[in-house]
Amino acid sequence: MANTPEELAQVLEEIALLLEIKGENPFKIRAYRNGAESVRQFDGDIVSLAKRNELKGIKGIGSALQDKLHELASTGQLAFLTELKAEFPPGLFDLFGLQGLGPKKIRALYDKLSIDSITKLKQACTDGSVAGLPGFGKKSVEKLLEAIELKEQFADFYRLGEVAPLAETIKHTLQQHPDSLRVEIAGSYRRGKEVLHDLDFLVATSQPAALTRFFTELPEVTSIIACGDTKASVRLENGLQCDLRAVSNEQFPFALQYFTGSKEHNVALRSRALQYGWSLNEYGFTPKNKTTPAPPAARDESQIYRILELERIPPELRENKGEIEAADAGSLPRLVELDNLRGTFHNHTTESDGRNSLEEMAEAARDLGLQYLGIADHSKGQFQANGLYPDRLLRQLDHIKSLNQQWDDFKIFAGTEVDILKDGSLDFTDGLLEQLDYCVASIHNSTQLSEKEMTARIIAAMENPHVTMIGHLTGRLLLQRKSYALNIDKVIDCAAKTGTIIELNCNPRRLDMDWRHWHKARDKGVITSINPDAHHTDHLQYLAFGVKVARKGWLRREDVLNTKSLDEISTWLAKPKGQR
DNA sequence: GCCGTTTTCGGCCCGACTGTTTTCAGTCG
Repeated sequence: MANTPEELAQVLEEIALLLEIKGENPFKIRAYRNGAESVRQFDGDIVSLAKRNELKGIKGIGSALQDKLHELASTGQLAFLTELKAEFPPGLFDLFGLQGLGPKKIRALYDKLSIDSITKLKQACTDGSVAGLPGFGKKSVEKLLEAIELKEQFADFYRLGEVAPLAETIKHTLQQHPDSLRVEIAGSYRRGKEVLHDLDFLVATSQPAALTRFFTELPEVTSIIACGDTKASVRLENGLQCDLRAVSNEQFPFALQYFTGSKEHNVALRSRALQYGWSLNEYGFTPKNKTTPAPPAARDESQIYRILELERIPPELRENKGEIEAADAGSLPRLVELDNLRGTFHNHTTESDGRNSLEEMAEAARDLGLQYLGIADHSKGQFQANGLYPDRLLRQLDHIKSLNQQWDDFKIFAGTEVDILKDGSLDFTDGLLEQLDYCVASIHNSTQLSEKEMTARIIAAMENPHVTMIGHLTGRLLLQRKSYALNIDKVIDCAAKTGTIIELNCNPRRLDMDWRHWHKARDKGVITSINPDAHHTDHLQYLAFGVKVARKGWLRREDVLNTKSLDEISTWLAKPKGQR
C-alpha cells in the first residue's frame, strides 16, 4: 500500500526505469521522473488527494499520472506496473547498479544473450560472448568486470549515513524496555567508519533473555538468525545484520570497550593490560596469577583506560594508528564536536539543482543554530544540474545581499561551486569569482584522466587565488565508485602551500576526503571545511557525519574552518588567500 | 506523458567523454 509520498514517487521512478528498458520515448520517461519529483515536492497531503482523485492542477502530473496515482493510493496496486514488470525478469534491475551500463546496453545484453542477472553477465564477459556484440568491445568487457567486482566486494556493506536513522531508532526502542539499564551501539558504527558490515547493540540488564527476545520481535526485524539467552542476531529488511549482546551492568563498560573495537586497537590494549598482570576481555580484568593484585572495578569505559594509565581514547580514534601511544603520552587531540560548528559552506538551492529556495535554506540553517550559510550553486558547465551562467550568478549575489539586510546575527555568504575543467582552468573567469565571498572548485567531468593529469588539474585550481576550497576532492562514491586517480600527497602539500581548504564533504555517499588522510594533512597545516553539499534543508543534518569523520581523522576545532564565528569568518574571508 | 497555445500538436536541457566506430551511440553528470 502506498501510504507516503515517497512510496508513490518510487513507483513512478520504477515505471520510468522499465520504460527505459523498453526503449520508450525519452520524453515520456522524463515525464514519469518529473511526476515523481512533483509528488515529492508537493506541499500538502498528496496521498489523501490521490486517494480522493483530487490531483488536478498539480504541475507535472497530468491526467495519465493522476489516474495511476489514484489507483495506487486507493487500492495499493497498479495494474499498469504489474503488467510492465511481467515483461522482464527481476534480476535485470540489478544490472542498473553497474557503472557503464544503461538501459540500451542492458536491453542489448538481454535480447541477444538472454543476460538477466549479474552472474550471467559475468559469465558472458569471461567467455567472450559480450565482446562479440555490436557496440561492445574489449574495453567495455574489462570495465564491466571491474564494475561487477566492485559491486561484489561491497555486497554486504552499508553506508554509515544511510544506516544511522535505523540504528538510532532501534537504540531508542531498546532504551524504552523496562529491564534495560544502559544501551549503546558499539562496533564500527561507534567508531564512525564510513561503511558498515553490521550493527552491534549492547544492553546492560539483569534480564538478558527478556531483552534478546524483545530484540528479535522488533518491527524492523524480518528474520531471526539466532536467539539465545545473552546474544541474538537478526536481519532487517534491507539485509543488514544486527547483533545484540545483553550483559550485566558491571560487565557493560568492558563489553562496550570490547565490542567497539577495532580488533587491532583491542589487541594492543590487551597486551598493555598484560604488562599490569591482567588479562582483559569483554567481561572485565582478570588477574593472571594469584600474586597479581585484583584490578579495581570500572564503572565506565574511561575508567578502563585510566586503570591502564591512559587517557580515555575517543571511539573514533580506536584503529591502532598511534592513539594508544598518544594516550600514554597524554597528547591525544581534543577532537572537534558538532557543537563547535558555526556555519557551513557548499550548499545548493533551487537556483541550480537544490530542492529548497535560498530563503528556506537560510531559515533551516538558522533553526540549527548556525550563524552563517555559504551558498555554492553549480556553474554553467553543469547543464544537467541547471548550472548558473554569470548573469544568473550575479542576480543571486544581489538577492543574497538584500536578504542579508534583515539579520545582524546571521549571514549568507555568496559563493559558487565552480567546475574545474579538464585543463585545470575554471568554468568562471577570475573577474567574476572576485565578486563572490568565496569559491568551491570541484571536478564533475573528465574523471578518467591519468593520475598525473588529474593531480596537475587540481593543483592548477588550488593555485588560483580565488579558489577558497576544493569540493569532494577524490570524487569517490562509497560502495559505488572509486576515487579518481590522484596523488593525494602532492595535493595535500599544495593545499598547505597555497592555503587552499580541502572540503570534508559529509554527504553520506561521499565522506570525501577519506579520514585516513586527514591526520597527515592536519600535521602539514591543511584546514578543512565540513560541508554537507546540501541539496535540501534536511541535508544540513549531514554535518553530524562530517564531524564523526573529522574526529576519526584526528581533527581539532582549530583545524575546521567552519568552527569560526561569524565575525572571525568574515575577517578571514576578507583577507587575500595568501595572507590567511 | 506533460505543457501550453496566435488552442490540439510540437517541443521538451545539453555537452563531454568513451569506446566503438570511421561518424556515432550510449552513458554520465
